[in-house]
Amino acid sequence: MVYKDDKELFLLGLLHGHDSHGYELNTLLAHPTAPIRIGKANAYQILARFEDRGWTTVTETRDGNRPPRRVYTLTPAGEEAFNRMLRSRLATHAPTEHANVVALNFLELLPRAEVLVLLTQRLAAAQSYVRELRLAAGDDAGQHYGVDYLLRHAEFEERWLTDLIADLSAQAEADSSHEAGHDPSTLA
Amino acid sequence: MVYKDDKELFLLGLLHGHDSHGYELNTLLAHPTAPIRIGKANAYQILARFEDRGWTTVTETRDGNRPPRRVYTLTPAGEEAFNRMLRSRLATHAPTEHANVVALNFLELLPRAEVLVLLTQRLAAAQSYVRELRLAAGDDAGQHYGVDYLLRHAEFEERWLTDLIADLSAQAEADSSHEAGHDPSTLA
DNA sequence: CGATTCATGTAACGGGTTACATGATTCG
DNA sequence: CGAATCATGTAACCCGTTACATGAATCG
Repeated sequence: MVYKDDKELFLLGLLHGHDSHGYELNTLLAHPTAPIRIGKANAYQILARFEDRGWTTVTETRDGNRPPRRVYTLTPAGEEAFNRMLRSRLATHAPTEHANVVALNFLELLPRAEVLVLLTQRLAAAQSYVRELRLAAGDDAGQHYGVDYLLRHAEFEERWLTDLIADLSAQAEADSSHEAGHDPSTLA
Repeated sequence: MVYKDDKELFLLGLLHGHDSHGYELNTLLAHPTAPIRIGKANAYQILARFEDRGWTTVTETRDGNRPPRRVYTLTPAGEEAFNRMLRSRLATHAPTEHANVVALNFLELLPRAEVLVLLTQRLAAAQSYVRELRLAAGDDAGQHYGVDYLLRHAEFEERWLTDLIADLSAQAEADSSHEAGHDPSTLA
């Protein structure tokens, strides 16, 4: 579960030092290196909450005659809230949930050969994810420790999967020695 | 986000090959090696859904005169659904959300010394989590690949944090060479 | 004898997503 | 000129959690 507080912390952090409006924030949230996902509608709701709490002030600006932007600026109260949350979340380790892992607990229940096909597909997806992250992280060029974590984690996942596939393949080959095909003459 | 489907897959998997009732399933879900968390009330709701869809049949049993148990058994339709979901989730790589990482992107905004204190607290929590997992994984003794992943991941997180702290400490020491205390005579 | 365990649920609430609504502008 | 981009929102719905309700049995 990603908690409400983490979403607020993330948005406050994006606003810290760079005043911004909902639309721009949503493009940042859509960036591949975002550690958590926050939906568009949700972001607007959270920003409205900030306003209600007095954590931000709003300045309307127009660029030409494009739709007006509502630019959010952190108030001292907002900065305080940000610092408080940041300290608390820096000191805390919340065990992650691993939706990806659920299926791995049950892979013994499917034929080995099929599992290998499926995991190979998964590995391809994991690898292209790593590639995407590397590209996107190049933009930031290692300024943020969080981005480094994301990349390392993605690489870890890729390595683990590769090892798993190798392990299962080895077992499959060992098995194939005493399973010499579907020759009908050997039935009884 | 952990999707509804992952929760269903997990519960179906627990029911596969071992008929069980809500209360027992909830104890399994509370085990530290559970890859995702499913609340008690939610588990009962999902099990009710399974019944509605014809994925399970229910047998009421009483042990002495304890409260009667509603024991769920997968129907062929239930097994089919399980296999379908299992195949799909084995082949898919869904990028994980990292709520833990959000704060790490902003750690430059706090004084270095304080950050080191906070991260040291976090590291302690991460380490005790690893210990807890190792103990709990001993029960299963490496039968499930998912449990292996969980442990490796926890260790990875611990290592990464240790490295981060070392890195920041090194920087702090380098900084302290040209910041020789709060001597008031050096103000102007 | 009071607290915890066994055992199943429901109702209310909160939070987030999907889909919809609006409207000017710029790009192909 | 049609599609995508810029820009902000709302309403309905879905999902999940919290808290509550019930009641026998066992443990300390």
